[in-house]
Amino acid sequence: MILHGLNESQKKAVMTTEGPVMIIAGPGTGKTLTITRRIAYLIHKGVCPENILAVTFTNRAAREMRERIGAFLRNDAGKIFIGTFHFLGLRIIQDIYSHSFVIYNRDEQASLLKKLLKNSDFRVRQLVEKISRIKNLIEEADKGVKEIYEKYQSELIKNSAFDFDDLILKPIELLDKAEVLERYRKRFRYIMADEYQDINPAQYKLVKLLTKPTCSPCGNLCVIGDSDQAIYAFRGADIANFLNFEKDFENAQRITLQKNYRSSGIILEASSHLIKRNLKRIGKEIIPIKEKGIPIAVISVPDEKAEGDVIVKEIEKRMGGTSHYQLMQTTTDRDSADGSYSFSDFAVVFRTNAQAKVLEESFVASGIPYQIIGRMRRWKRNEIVQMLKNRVKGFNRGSPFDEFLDEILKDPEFVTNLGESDLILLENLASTYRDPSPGGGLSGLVNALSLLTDADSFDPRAQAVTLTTLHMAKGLEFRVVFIAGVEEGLIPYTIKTSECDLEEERRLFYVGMTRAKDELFLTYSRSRFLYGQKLARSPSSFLREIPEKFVTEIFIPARIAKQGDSQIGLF
DNA sequence: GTGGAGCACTTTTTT
DNA sequence: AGTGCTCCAC
Repeated sequence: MILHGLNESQKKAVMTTEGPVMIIAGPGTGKTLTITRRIAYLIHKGVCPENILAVTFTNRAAREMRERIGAFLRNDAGKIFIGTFHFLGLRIIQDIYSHSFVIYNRDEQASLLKKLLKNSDFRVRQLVEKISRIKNLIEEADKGVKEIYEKYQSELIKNSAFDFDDLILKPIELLDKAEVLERYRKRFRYIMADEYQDINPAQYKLVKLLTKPTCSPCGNLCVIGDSDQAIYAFRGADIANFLNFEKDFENAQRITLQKNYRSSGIILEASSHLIKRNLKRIGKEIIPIKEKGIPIAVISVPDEKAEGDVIVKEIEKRMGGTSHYQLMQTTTDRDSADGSYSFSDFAVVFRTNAQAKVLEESFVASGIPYQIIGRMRRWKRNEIVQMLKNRVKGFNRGSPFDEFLDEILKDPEFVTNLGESDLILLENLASTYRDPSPGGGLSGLVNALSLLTDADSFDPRAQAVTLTTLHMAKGLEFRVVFIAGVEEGLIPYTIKTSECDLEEERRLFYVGMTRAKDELFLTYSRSRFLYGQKLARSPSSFLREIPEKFVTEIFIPARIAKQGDSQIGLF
């Protein structure tokens, strides 16, 4: 049952439970399935669910894992610790730190710094990032920022506040006490760390602390990752932790998941070919399970408006060309297995948020439903979180979560302020931060609320095309993917020419390509409005790294006549 | 404390 | 171009 439907390497990954294990899981290799089954296997073998810790980076990943394990285990699922690094940190602090505290989000950090800075030259946002980096890398503050850093720290302490990064650092500090550490090591006997390639030094230190290296049944650390999908170096993530895992943990076993179930043979081969140029990676052979499929379409368009229109046209083509989407949306729940499409089968991904706006215009004009993941909704989210926090305050702390949810969902003021997708940001919240401990109610919810992010606004069930940055696309998959703005300067991003990490940009592009199951479109514009000027653009150098045999090139000429509004024929 | 002129800047951002 | 900031005048 537990091993049912798994391939050989997946089985091996599931059954290798003792000691340090490194699972190399490229895109579409059934990573979540494997982790889920591994947990089920552990429990089947007699490991107590309380002794299992699975850490992820995103709420989304944690939720997905929890749902899939829940379907498999039912009763025991709630006792397994599945959560983000920050949630783990939060729980450790709540467990051992006897004072009450609050968590500052980015905005609160910024306003604190602003207050402290007064007339200084520092740019607040940059400083927030700088401080975060110092903490993530566990570095000393350099001379330039030392003074303000210390001021900031003492102000946090004065307000009994932690910032996000403290949620990792504080537990490290608290675990310095031998008996406390021992307690946690005894509790978390089996640790799994997902997306290990994106771990930063602080998180690494925490994981390493919790893993007792040399004694069984401790020291059972299983890391899962893919060096080719490391895309958060700019936030302090260090791919070296992944590359050095086997040096770091003696006798580590390596298991590579090779079979790719997601992408067509062409998409897979083309993307593998591209990523092979990177030097900092663990090489792996990926075996396509799907058929070759159709070539990647590389489309040259005259300007960014045409780019959006071409994408919309291609989606319309596959949706049957009708423009009465609203009707269809409510009456059909299309099943993608039969060859017909639903809007949720399409994604448009891009390097910078700024690109979203003009693409969005094409979608608005067409009437195609779409959802944008990311920053654009941030202010709205903050508003919702603030409202929630206020409601929690007025509530009895011991009340069960569900009761609280019911109550606020009946509150007309609250509901009218929420869109449908927000109501879903809320359900997710409930499942993520429900306190499973006996008698555990709303305590800690206010703090946990701070851990919500924009990425959580993504609704996989929505009948809508997804628009997202390459970063936020990680972990998702779509039948048809359009990567927009595949131009030199955008991907790889080199507007600030001084520091461009070409390998990281290539990984980002690789992540984008490998989101696609059946069809991949790469579009670039010959001109683009950037920073107030219309600039001539050239195709990304990454396009030359894809062998020609996998590609169909399409050239869209500039519109000659101005009549016929947005009509653009492809052939 | 606010409104407007002038200026700088323009990436990605799991929590 | 558009945003978001400071600074100065009121």
